Amino acid sequence: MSLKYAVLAALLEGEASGYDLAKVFDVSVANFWSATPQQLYRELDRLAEVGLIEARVVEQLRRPNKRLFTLTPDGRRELGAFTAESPRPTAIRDELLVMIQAVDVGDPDAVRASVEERMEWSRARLARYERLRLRLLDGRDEADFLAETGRVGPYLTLMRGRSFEEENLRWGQRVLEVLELRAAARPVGGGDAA
Amino acid sequence: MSLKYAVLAALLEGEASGYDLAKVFDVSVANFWSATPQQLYRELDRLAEVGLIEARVVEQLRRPNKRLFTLTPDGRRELGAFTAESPRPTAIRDELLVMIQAVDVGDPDAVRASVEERMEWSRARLARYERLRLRLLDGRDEADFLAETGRVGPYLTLMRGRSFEEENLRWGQRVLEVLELRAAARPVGGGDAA
DNA sequence: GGCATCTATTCAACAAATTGACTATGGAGG
DNA sequence: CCTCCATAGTCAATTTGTTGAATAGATGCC
Repeated sequence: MSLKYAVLAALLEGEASGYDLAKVFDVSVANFWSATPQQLYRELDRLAEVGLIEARVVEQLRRPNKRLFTLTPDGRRELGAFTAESPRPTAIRDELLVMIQAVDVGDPDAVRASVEERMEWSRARLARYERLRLRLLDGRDEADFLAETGRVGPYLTLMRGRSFEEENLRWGQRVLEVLELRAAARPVGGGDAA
Repeated sequence: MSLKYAVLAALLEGEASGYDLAKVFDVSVANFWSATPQQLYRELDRLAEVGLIEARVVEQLRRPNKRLFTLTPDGRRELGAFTAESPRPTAIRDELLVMIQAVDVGDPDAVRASVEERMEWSRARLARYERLRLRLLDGRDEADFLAETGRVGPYLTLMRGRSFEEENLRWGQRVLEVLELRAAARPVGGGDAA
């Protein structure tokens, strides 16, 4: 429904191809909106049709041609108008949490491994966020940046993404502790005593 | 795709009607999986067809009849097996974050109001979580509960939900500060100087 | 006395998302 | 030399998710 606005917002960073956006939607934008490449290509076609973005075909010699998209004034206006609407509440879907909800009838060791994997992923994400943050700050300190820059939006959403992953780490650690405690108390090899 | 498992996991709490589940999916389960009532009814029909849950019709005198669903041994087994799979990464969609990403070309005052509304919502959620937590603990302290109880899953997911909302509050506060700072620096009424 | 609201669902239509395969080319590594 | 990976997409089928309305009795509110 509003992949539309997520795409328009991503194009505020400047001209991008579908392929570029797919990468952006995998790193920074993924904090608050996830989308597959196929979704993006389709959405880009639609947005170009209604004139909210414009395509420019770049012929490449040693690569497939690409279409670079830019916001049109109409697109920018519509995105601006969107910010005045009333946002619907956050929708989260996290299979790991479903697994944990069911861990008591499931496989605690497998779940522990999944939690550890997720924590590894969060650490990697945090490292990427930090690199992006330093790139945004570009030498200034945070207070100066926030007061001066024309675009605070990306920084603020980045902060939310960062704290989300930090919470994942803290919580994951706690889950591991609890599950390990219970694994120790459990009779060895007797997980199926329903 | 795995609304299926979210429903099975919710039924671990015991027999429930579609209507009951709709309420549960609006409070505790919403932390990690959201679904509309219609989705739930459809999923319940499907799960009953393949024998993972069983329906029992309860005729009520002064109310419409209801179907109460229970996990079958098959359902419990399939849910247990699911916990051993590899979870896909978290998918978040949050329109408010999209708006903030675009706040620099949008309406900062409207966005501020939306952030405040979201914070109010988070506070309400935290209050409900706390009530649920006390009900789960049922007088015991946390350490005892975690060591003793047969079901830690719901407590662990609740903790994640709680820290998520707490982070929303902290982050929201920061966003308000930054936006107010910039509103003060902005020439009055001159938001459209693109 | 009537209208709104809550319980408890069902149906239909539509929009969006997911999956998987397919087309091409070039560079890197073994 | 051959295979894998990255670039840059497209197409089609299926599954999910969303929206809106309909049904139907009971209780509460003015």
